[in-house]
Order: sequence, then structure tokens, then C-alpha cells
Amino acid sequence: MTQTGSLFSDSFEVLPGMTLLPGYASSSQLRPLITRLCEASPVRQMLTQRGQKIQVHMTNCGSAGWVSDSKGYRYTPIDPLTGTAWPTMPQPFIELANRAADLCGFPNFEPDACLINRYEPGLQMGAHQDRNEQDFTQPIVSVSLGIPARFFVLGLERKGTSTPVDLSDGDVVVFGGPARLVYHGVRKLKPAHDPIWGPYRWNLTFRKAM
DNA sequence: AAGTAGCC
DNA sequence: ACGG
Repeated sequence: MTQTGSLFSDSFEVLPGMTLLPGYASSSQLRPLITRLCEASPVRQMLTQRGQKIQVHMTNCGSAGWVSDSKGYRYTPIDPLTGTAWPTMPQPFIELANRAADLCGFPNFEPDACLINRYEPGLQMGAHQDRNEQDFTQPIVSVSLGIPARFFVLGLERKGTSTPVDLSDGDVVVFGGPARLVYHGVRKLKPAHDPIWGPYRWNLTFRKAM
């Protein structure tokens, strides 16, 4: 049930430290921004340290961007594809992430990195932790756009029973505190079409990386 | 291992 | 379950 009047009316606590804000983000507002960002730094498939392709196509905006290659996972100020800085994070992105975090009990969130992931039907993302950031007191804000997906959450170890969370266009998940380092991933997407995004799911993940 | 294979 |  809703706990206080300051929470978004439809918020739902998935587990301690993880809150779902259904329909909190606006695809019609965000689409032109994402289109422009991807013209500057296109989505691309990154490689794991062992040389395997990450299925999802990724790019970033902000003063730091998450990358994976033969040297491992890390944040860089430069896009290795373009050789120049990642695009500046649009102010509407910062405000969306800051307000969502505030609603969920994480005031003054100032993201410096936004990982932009593009999924298509048939793709998944295996269980992982977001642990390449400097300050684990800062939450993660995840925005789902386009076709639906089933998100899953484990605990602090990459094993055991998962909690499923079905995510639709505009849904925002905030996780921090006791949930900051939980393993999570995305189940294989079913074929679908969205009026704004076509056959894609986009996910924006806001972090305080540095 | 932010992946893939393979068995149940 | 996996390899270096």
C-alpha cells in the first residue's frame, strides 16, 4: 500500500530499497532527446572481458559512460567509438531521475552517467550487479520505454529465487540502500510493437558513477 | 558470466 | 556449469 502522501500515487515496493513508479516517464517527451543523443554517439554492441558480445546495443550520455571491453567494465569520459566526450546529459533526463529518486527516499540524486540500452525481441540481459560506481549510497534509476519486458531481481548473490517485475512503457524503477547491489536482469523479450518506439525497448539507467 | 551451452 |  502507499505509505505516505509524498509518494507517487501508484508506487509499489518490489523489495526493501526497490520501488516501481508505474508510468512515471513520458515517451513522447523523451524520444526526440534519445534520437538526438544516438546521432551523436550511436548505440553499439560492447564486448565482455572474455570477448563475448553483450546482446543489447548501448550508448551513454553524461560526463561518464559505462563501457565494457577486453579490459573489463568501467566508466570513461570519452566514447571509444567516436573518440570524443559522451553527449551532455539533457536537463529533462536529470530532472526525471532526480524527481523519481526523491519520491523513493533518495533526495538530492545528481546523476553524472546515463547508460542507454536498446533491446529488441529475442534479446535478454543476464543477471548482473551495478557495482562499477564510486558511491553505493547513491541509487540507480531505471526508465523503461517502448515494448514491455520482464525484469527479474535476485539478492546479493547471483543465485537463488528471482522476483519478477513486469515493466511497460514509462515505468521507472529506483533501487538503492539495501537493494543497491542486488543482482538483476531482463528476460528474453517477446515480439511486440510500440506506437512510438516500434519493435524496441529502450532503457535509461541513471547513476552517480564518479 | 551485462554470455553461452547443455541437461533435466 | 563453465576457465585461466
